[in-house]
Amino acid sequence: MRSAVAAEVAGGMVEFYFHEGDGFRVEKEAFSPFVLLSADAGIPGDIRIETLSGGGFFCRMAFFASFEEYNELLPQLKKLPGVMVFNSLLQQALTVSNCRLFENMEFDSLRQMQFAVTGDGEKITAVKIADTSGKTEEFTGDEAQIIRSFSQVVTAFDPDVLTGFNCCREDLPLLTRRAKKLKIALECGRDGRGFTTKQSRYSAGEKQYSYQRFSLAGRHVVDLLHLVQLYDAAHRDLEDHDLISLQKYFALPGGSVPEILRELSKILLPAYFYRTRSLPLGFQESILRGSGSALDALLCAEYLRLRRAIPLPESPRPYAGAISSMEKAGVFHRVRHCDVRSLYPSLLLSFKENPCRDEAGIFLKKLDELRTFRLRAKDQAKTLPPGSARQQLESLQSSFKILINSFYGYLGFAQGAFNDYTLAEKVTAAGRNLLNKLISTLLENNAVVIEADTDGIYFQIPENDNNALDDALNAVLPPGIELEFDAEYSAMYSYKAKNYALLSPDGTIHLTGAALKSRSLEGFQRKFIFDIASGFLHNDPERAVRSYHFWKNAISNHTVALEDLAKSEILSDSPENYRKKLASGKGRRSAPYELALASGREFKAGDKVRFYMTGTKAKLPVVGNCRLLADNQGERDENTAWYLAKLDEIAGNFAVAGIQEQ
DNA sequence: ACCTGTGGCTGATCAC
DNA sequence: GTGATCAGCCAC
Repeated sequence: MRSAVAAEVAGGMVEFYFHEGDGFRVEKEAFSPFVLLSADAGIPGDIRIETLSGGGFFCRMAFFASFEEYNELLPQLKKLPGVMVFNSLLQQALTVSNCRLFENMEFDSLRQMQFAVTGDGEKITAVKIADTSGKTEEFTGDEAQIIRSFSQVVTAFDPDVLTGFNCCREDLPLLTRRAKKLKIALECGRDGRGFTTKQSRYSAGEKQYSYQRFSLAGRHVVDLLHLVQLYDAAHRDLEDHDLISLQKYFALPGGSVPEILRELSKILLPAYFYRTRSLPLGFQESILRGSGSALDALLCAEYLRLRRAIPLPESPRPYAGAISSMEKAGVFHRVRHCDVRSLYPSLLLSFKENPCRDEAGIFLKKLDELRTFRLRAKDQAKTLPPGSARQQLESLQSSFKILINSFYGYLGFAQGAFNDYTLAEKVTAAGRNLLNKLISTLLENNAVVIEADTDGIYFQIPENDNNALDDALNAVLPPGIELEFDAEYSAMYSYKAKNYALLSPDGTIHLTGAALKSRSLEGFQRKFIFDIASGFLHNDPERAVRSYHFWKNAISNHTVALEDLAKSEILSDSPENYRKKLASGKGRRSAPYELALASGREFKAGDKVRFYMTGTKAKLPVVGNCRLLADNQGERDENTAWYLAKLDEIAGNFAVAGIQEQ
């Protein structure tokens, strides 16, 4: 069965790349770029119009006879009302061809090569590679020879994917710059050409990153740093984004940088690989597009396959979300947790209601399809022995889980052609209703409800618990919706809504919530808070008091590491933009940006700034009284009074016994 | 050129 | 001082 590993739009054609032996072959198909038009939109150019059925706003498809004309007219087309453009030509080509990358392929048949380029600030001094055949190599010595060797080794192994770490910012700019300078052709694309670049942006969580997108014909260039940022936005568990922290966090075996990247790829890449099989997008696009726009691409492709008109999104409006409530604060023992299994997707399916402008009923059909497919993969994985086949099915099912969960979010997505705020609101209302019923049922059965959020509840059960509670809860659940009791904890410290600490029977402590574990907190503060929580959970209040005195001494005597006093913040904007905003009267002053601007070093959006407070008074504005950690040369100019005051404040917030009196 | 949603806590700035 | 407001980070 044919399974394209890459596709490129070039010279009036779309080229599909397939594995053939150890190399590849290309199949070309004719392709005309298109835009969508409303009934009364008129556009210039040599176009062929196809009419789309149904009541959607964009009811005509206009195909261009030539790429040149399409590219030339594009800027003005985008400005015209009644014109919709899929910016990515590859998305257009896959949409009309109905072919998807990696279709029928498994992750372990993907040919990958990891690389790392080392420089001395000016020249390249080494390039290391590793690939999925197990080979590793290192090129050193003459710079020109290093570059040629890299190009040759890529062409020889012929990878589908080239993977680096922070390579869009460091390795590839250096490599292409030096190759150009030395006039060496880096012809390692499958078309015999070199890298092309484009300035681009993407977002992970609430942060937006700008990056230079590198492409190579017939291959995919993947920067694992992007995947790490995406992983972190979802898990919020990483200490840092450097390779050393990642090696520790993911328990990766040691080795050269490319070897470490090879292991990291095995963990982070499969989810996106399997997602790409369902989407009309390239691999890189599928990785860097958010779930809303990915789902939009999928739904629009289904509509265009049926030659149906595509609706306009409705304008966004605020709507109520989920329940989040802390019922009880303090320490509780023998705490259980239950949650409703995939609450929002289950509710959507139980409504049997498509978004209002989805005349063809694609939304629920796709949701149901993906869910059935996922559950089958999940069940099948259970029957397999541990190993790569099982792992691949696990990756597939977990990547589908993410896609399935984004269906609800899509309803509230401002740019989604099939968004539907009324339906989104209906989902959250039903979710609130169900959770409230579960809470009252628990209370009626003498349970102590501690905290509830969206689809899950932490509670204590009465000593003489029997099956009556289970039965009562099950009676509340609508058909098709299941409740899962997934864990029991020795103790729980409930602080505020969405903020609590859990002690597992095996002794591990898990903190949840921004107030307890935010990485923007100073190190000493996080450690102190952990000790406080740990003291509560172990019924050992002295632990918090000891920690308090430890930090009080360390701060007073200047023996505390400055790293533990520093705050860190990731710049969401470039310092330059910040300055412009301030100058135009918008925005407010912010210490990390001021420090970044004053440092003379180059900071970009997405960079982390670490800084600590200076001065002598406990109450000071932060701006003007702080310093970059990187600027410290070992001198002790931290603001001791400030940090001591902060320590007392935390002790007060968490009501650490016996501190306030002192 | 890009963007899935709402809810919640904290610490900072700034106008009053 | 105090409240409004925002940015950042996090839960689900």
